[in-house]
Amino acid sequence: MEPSQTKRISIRDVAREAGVAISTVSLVMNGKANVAEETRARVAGAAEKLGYQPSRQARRLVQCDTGNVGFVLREDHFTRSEPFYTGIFLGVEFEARRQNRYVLLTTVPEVYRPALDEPRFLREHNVDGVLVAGKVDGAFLDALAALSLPVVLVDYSAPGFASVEIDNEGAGRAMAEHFLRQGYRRPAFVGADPEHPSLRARLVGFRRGLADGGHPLDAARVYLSEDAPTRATGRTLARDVLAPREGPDAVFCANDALALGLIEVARAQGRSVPESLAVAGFDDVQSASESTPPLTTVRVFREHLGELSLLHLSGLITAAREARTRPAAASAVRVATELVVRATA
Amino acid sequence: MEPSQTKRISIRDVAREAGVAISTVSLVMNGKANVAEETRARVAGAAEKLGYQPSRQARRLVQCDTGNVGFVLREDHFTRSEPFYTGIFLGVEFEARRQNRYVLLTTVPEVYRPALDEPRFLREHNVDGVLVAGKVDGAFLDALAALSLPVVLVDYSAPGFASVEIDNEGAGRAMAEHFLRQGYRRPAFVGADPEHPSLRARLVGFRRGLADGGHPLDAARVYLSEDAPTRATGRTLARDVLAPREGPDAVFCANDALALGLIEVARAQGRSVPESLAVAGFDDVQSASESTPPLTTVRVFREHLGELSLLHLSGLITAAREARTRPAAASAVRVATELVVRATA
DNA sequence: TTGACATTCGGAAGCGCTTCCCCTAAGATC
DNA sequence: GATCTTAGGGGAAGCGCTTCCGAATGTCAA
Repeated sequence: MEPSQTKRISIRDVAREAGVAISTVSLVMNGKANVAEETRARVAGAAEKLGYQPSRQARRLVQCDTGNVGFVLREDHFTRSEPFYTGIFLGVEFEARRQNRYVLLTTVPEVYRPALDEPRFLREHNVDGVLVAGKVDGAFLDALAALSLPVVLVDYSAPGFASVEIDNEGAGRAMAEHFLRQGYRRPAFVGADPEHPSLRARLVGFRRGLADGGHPLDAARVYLSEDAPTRATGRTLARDVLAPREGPDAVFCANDALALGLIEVARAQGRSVPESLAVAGFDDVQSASESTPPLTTVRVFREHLGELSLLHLSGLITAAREARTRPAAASAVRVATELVVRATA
Repeated sequence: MEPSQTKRISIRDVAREAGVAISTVSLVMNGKANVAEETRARVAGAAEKLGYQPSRQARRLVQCDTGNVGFVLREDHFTRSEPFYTGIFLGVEFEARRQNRYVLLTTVPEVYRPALDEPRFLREHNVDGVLVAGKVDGAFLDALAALSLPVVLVDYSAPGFASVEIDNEGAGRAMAEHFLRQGYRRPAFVGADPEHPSLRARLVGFRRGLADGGHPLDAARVYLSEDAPTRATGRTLARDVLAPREGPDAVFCANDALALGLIEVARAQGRSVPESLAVAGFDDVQSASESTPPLTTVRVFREHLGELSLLHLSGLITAAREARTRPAAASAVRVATELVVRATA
């Protein structure tokens, strides 16, 4: 059996091969100063030749950090039909590769039971920071806050937490302007889960945009459900939207699922889209472009959102290490969106 | 600043608190023998009191393993609309909690470039074993095979690899029996990606079931596409299926996406489902139950599949450690499915 | 009472790495 | 030519843990 198979090769082997001390190998591997070019080359050559890979475990042990970040999202968000958070995760993962970090993905239930549901990596102190994607139970955020660990909320926000969010308000405003340009004069808003700050911000921006355009949003044309913003909820709300004789001529839905549900019912009732009723969504999920007719919506750069989040978190982690204290200001990064005009509005 | 905040508490602190040596604390924490009950209780009490959590890093360093498993899937499988692999991942994650392992999720591109796309955890030797979900590039499997690392393929199979699969053939057979019971006499099969062993096995089982039932599958009624089994492919194949005057009266599609695409076109052409054409899918994705009419399909217990996979992988890991050699036999575990009869067949 | 043998626990090595400290030798300065 | 400076590199401590080995204590038969 070859020795190369038998045992993982360590820094000592490289040192022996290059004829230097292990400390020198360490300096070279980490690109530190105070190594002569000639020595550096020799060590690098030896490492290359032996196929040396520094042990992450050992390195982290002595550095007293983990090199991991946690990525938490609600279980029902993870397994739901549209891969919204999956896209965000992928962006995080890509950025993590650049930073040579590992991402520990885990889910928390919709209602969080403090001790029971605590992610393992928190209990075991196995992350340098945590990314939380989407809305989660407030109890979980409380638990997180008690940990004095860098945390960044992605596509969500809460007092005292740093966050990276979509520019929901700007997008709402852009949609308002689009509606007015298209000549719609009885615009409406369909929303759900009024607790969700993102969805609320879309309404706020939409309302402001309409007002600025000289056609304020009629309060009677704001349809809100207490339920989650799903296709089913869209179907339910459709009844209210379609009922009045002088109903809206264009509806901005807080997300694509709502829009798709609404369109389904509208068409079943013989309303043509967009001629009789224009509908727009938000998120640009896959089925938005595949539906017939394809949905006008707002594109969110999910992977970019993920990348930015990790970048932001890394900043906090470094800051925390340097300052030995948690950064006070809960900064909020806002990511631009893009209006995607297809056939429904 | 309290000392509890300043520094993570280590095995030494517990030893001091309990008035024993650190080796004793270690024995207690790992539930090893040769510790007097009285001492054990004292140590456990001290650990509890101080909130001691053994450092995973340090433990793994000395044990020369990682406690991690890799979970690899193709990027396009991860971000696609239906959370099939997401469900599997969740099952893996649940089982991992039980085993106190971490799961490192990463994606590989559809076409794998050996050095460039190698997952970091492989390059860095940071996993004890690898789970591969779904079909991946053969080049990636080759790279994996060269690593002499325990590997389990989930919902896929390849020569020389252990695998955990759906009982595709059994499910195909069950669907055949269902079709015959329903009185369909001109059954057809719609498939895609003929390279995929799972999809092929569904056809094999379906064909055998029909033959055993006395109504062999007409070769002209097997519609296969070279493309991926997506909704779009289903729409494309629909033309061939619907074209002949004496066409099939019931179609078993290799997955739900194909079935949904087929139904879409069939209904657009005025065919009623299932009266004029019965259609069944496979997977039981979310939109299968939400479609109108709801789709008859085969339910796959995704989370269970994930749990079993990790269980199987753990077995291989232990075996490899004990035997100092890779287990020769590439075992295959088969997981049962459930026929879900809804409205379309 | 004593030797043999468990049982229980402490000491210490060592996992692979980073980093601090110190030594050496060569160049710079007077 | 003597002293100072500095770059380069070696040695060793130590991160938190497991595990081997041996010491101490207790138990029991002879």
